[in-house]
Amino acid sequence: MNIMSAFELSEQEIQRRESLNKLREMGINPYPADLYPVTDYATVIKDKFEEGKQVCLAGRMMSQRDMGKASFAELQDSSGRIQLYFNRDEICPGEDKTMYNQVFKKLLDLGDFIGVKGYMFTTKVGETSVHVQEFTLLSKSLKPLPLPKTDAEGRIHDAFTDPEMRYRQRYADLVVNPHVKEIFIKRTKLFTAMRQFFNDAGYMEVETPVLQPIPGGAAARPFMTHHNALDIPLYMRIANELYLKRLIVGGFDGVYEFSKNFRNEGMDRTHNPEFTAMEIYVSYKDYNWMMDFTERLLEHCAMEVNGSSETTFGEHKINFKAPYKRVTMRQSIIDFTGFDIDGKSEDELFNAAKGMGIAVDTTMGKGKLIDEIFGEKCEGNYIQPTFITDYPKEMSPLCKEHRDNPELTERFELMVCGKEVANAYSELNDPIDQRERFEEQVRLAEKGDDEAGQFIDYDFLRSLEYGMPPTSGMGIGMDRLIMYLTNNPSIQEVLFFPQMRPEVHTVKVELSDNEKVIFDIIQKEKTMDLNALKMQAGLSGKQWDLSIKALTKQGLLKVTKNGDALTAELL
RNA sequence: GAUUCCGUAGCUCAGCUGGUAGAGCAAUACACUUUUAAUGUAUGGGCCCUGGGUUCGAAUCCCAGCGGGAUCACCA
Repeated sequence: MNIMSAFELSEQEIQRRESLNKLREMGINPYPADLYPVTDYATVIKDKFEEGKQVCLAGRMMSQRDMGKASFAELQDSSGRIQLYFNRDEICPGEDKTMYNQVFKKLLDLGDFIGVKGYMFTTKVGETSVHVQEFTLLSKSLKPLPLPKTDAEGRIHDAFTDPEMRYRQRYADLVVNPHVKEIFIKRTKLFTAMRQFFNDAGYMEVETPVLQPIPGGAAARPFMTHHNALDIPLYMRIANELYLKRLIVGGFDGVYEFSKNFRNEGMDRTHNPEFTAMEIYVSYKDYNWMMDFTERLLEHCAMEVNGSSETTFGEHKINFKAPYKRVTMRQSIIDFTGFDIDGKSEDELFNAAKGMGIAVDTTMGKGKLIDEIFGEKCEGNYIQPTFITDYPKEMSPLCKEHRDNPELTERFELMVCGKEVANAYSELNDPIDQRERFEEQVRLAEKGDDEAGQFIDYDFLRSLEYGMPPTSGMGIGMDRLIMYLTNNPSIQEVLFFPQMRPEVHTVKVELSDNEKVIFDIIQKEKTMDLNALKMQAGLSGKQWDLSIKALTKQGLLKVTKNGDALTAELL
């Protein structure tokens, strides 16, 4: 054991390494290569209990209760936990009791992976357990898990709750917090349910580029990278919309993609730099059809994930049962402010918004002003799933103009708990109109509207010129949806590895300047009075204290006490 | 980006108006052949986030930094 590792490892980590070495000395490989013939799972054999049934299972040992010549332990596998019963004379039928006394009781630690063979039985107290006849160490754990305990009333003690540690060490979080694992199982169920729904409808899952020469389909700051061979800049996608539409041009009836998108913007409890959107495009449909489709989809997903269309989010009970209310944006604003935006000029909208106490400025166009009013006064009121329809044209450069009103678009957003969950259009397929809308966006961007797109994707326009059938498209924020379905207010809870600032490791190897000062003085004297040394060093009280402690700890210096006199001695 | 709270043993947390650190669980040792937050006895374990300052003396007070949480701002 050298000094360095003594500094880095805790007492328990050192002990576990020593156990590891002892096991090796006994000829037990702590990391065997051979497969373990698992035939059973903890919760399955508990639920379908058969007295005396032979079982073989593997997992982590999560608790140990030593009763002398018998012991109880708990094994945790992917399905859950089951109690194990170890009896010394059955584990070790002969004279040699090493496997029980040494290996099981001393050298195994909580968190170790073991395999056990034995038979099912029920203890006196009524706990279904495995009577172990043979156990095998499958993998040694060198770091103690942050292990919570659950008492008789089901209360959890010493829960591993620190969000920073849970996110940075998600592997440990998943081992000790079963409810966290449950969130991610539901997340995968959601994806499966959606795939199934789309596939049953006859639509095709596709993959489109993550590295894009022009980051289109949304307005957001992209992550930039560089391709060396081509010597060109590339962008991580902020959306996949324009590529999926190209595929509709190519003749597919319906295409969808679960798209990891990347946006170089702020992070908070609802935003992560990379997140997952699902987008689907179906030809010969419009946004009215898409509303029917979306509400059926979400009802199906809620049922598959939670077994019910109802779910709880914070203080709200949400019901995803179709159909959902449909409200135009105009009507919504009338409902909550009494103001009718229809036919109003930019000035009238500006004054109306200002009158409502909304922070406005002169760069805002009609669309932006309407959006602000809606966002401030209406959005938050829609708790149950509600479609808000017919958005102003200016805000929706990829959306078809409304069939009855040229100032509006055929767009809807699905609001749940006052937040947007889905966004859909009757897709704009007029290539000339699309070109003009892109050019308008560039003008807005040049004027300083940082929400407008700065790039024109001419290849996309070319594809539209070949002709795109009438199409409706819809996007869902998957992270946000799973937050609702699992009652989590934070996106970090539904991502395995949310983005975090990297950990910094500062390993102090050399002596600090202050420590050197003290060390240099005492090196000449070998031993001297502690107070004299302090005087000579001329350090502040805190610096002195820290430095002398550090030197003592590193074994370079020793302080001895004789009566009142303190003496420092060089070692 | 702003405000605010937090950072102490492997984990969860105490630590008062400044006097060189405590508990429970976990660990180590011993006892115990159906326990289950097992129990009993004993023992070990701390860069008190980092750096600076005030002070005879700082985990504690002050300043700065780092990391995290919450709220707000931003967010097609």
